[in-house]
Amino acid sequence: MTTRENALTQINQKSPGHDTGERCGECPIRYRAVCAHCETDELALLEGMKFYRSFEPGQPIVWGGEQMDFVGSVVTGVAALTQTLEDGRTQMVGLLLPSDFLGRPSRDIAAYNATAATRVVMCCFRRKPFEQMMRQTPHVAHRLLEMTLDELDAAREWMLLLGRKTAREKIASFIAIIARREATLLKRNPGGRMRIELPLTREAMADYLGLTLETVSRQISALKREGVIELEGKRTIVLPDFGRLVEESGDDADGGYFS
Amino acid sequence: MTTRENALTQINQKSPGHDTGERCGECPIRYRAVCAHCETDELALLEGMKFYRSFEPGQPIVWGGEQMDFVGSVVTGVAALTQTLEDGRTQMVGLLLPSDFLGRPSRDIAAYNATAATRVVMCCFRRKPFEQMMRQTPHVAHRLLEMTLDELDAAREWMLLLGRKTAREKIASFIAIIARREATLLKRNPGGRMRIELPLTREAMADYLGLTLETVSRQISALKREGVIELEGKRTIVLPDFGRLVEESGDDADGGYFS
DNA sequence: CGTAGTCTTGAACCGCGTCAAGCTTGGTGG
DNA sequence: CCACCAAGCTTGACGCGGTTCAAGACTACG
Repeated sequence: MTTRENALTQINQKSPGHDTGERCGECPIRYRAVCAHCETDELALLEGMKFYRSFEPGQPIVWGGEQMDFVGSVVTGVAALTQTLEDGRTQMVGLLLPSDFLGRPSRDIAAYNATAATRVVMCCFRRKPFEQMMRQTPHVAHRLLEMTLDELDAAREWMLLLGRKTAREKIASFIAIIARREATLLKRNPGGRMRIELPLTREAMADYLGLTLETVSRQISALKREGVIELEGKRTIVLPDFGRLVEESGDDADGGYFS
Repeated sequence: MTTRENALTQINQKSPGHDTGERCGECPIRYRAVCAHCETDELALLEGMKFYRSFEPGQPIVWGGEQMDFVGSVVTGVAALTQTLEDGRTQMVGLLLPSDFLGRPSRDIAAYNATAATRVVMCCFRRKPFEQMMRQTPHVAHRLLEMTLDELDAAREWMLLLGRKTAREKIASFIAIIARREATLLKRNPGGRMRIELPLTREAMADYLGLTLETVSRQISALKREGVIELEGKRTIVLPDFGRLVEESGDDADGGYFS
């Protein structure tokens, strides 16, 4: 069981679906979320407007076009933002990991669908008080600006992937992104052999990458056949050589994935 | 000659490449740029740190990875942000129109290449004083947050296009986007017959859409052959029926292009 | 009149989507 | 314990949309 899942189970046991007064001080995303730079008095303010909600895999968090009376952070798990065309073609446009922010202040209508990809716990803030706080404490607004700019950078990297990479490069890039993120979370170096867990089904990966799930499956098989990756079950991947994977991704060696 | 080009020529005549103390009050993007909500005293502050620069079509504005000692707004013209893979494949990741902002506060290394697509005039602010002003006047930071969120929305719409639309839909979408923007600038209704000017070469359109320039050319020819669009020369398009174009774009009727 | 930049058009190829079948795994009930 | 089923995944055969390569047209500019 991963550390992520551990944290999640704890929280779920303590707060079965509604506000139970979690202390922000013990929050696993305390120093990465919107509240990163908040002092104790501001945390107190936040605790007054916050509540936890959890979602099962596949369950909708908000539906595009609907009223959204809260904003909030992903505490544990992974959520996906998706857009769809009339005829049902869908494209993922955001992948929310722990500490990422959902919702746009000063707009109460959700612009996209948000769905839980794994089990998700969110720390939600009631919209009105949160907006007011943003007006009064500049550094919360400033932190949100920073996070939004990071998201924009990620979106642009993603656009390069969608517009110009081959199916094989897309798959390699995706695995590399997930690997880097797990590495920064777990403070491991991406040097040696690493084991990572894919948080998405093949279909969700296809929606992320602008492919079909058949192509995703075939390319994963190909990378496995050629020894770039190894599989343990369907969802966990072992990387014997991270550098080799990056070569297959089409990026230059230290391609711009911070965060 | 379009209104855009008119404004541009005026400014170029007045300020041949460096600060000549343009008054912000007369600025064509006064109420749409970062400075939108600034009062007269704040404008005075901005005038002290600003200078104009102009760029010829094709000329680089900043190069990804380089030091960038200014940030600023596009006053007239169109600039493109692009990313490239090692082997030369390039993807446009941002299209900057008048009032759009270039550069990221609190990061002095440019993340992308920015190139002038047409002749461009930029209102630049020296980085240091601008960052300091942002810290002191919250509503500038707030305006920047709003603009960044709008950019993120646009990027996500774009991701749907790149990942899931056919070549034909991509072309139709692009023309529709340009048409909507010209309509809001010129305050015309997108109902009747409208004439629009493409600000990009076929190659730049291809980089925008994740296609080759041949495919762009072919699809434009196809749309013309079928009467969806008419051509006057290579770069100006007449739309006999805007609704028809939108049908071809794959979006639902009032697809989310605000801005 | 010639040349360079931009655009168009054609023909052949191929990567990925489509359609279809079968496999693997975990859960449920007899 | 095994039979059954559904969800997720894999694999194959085939066709199409878009790329690639190549030739030529249009326009601006010397």
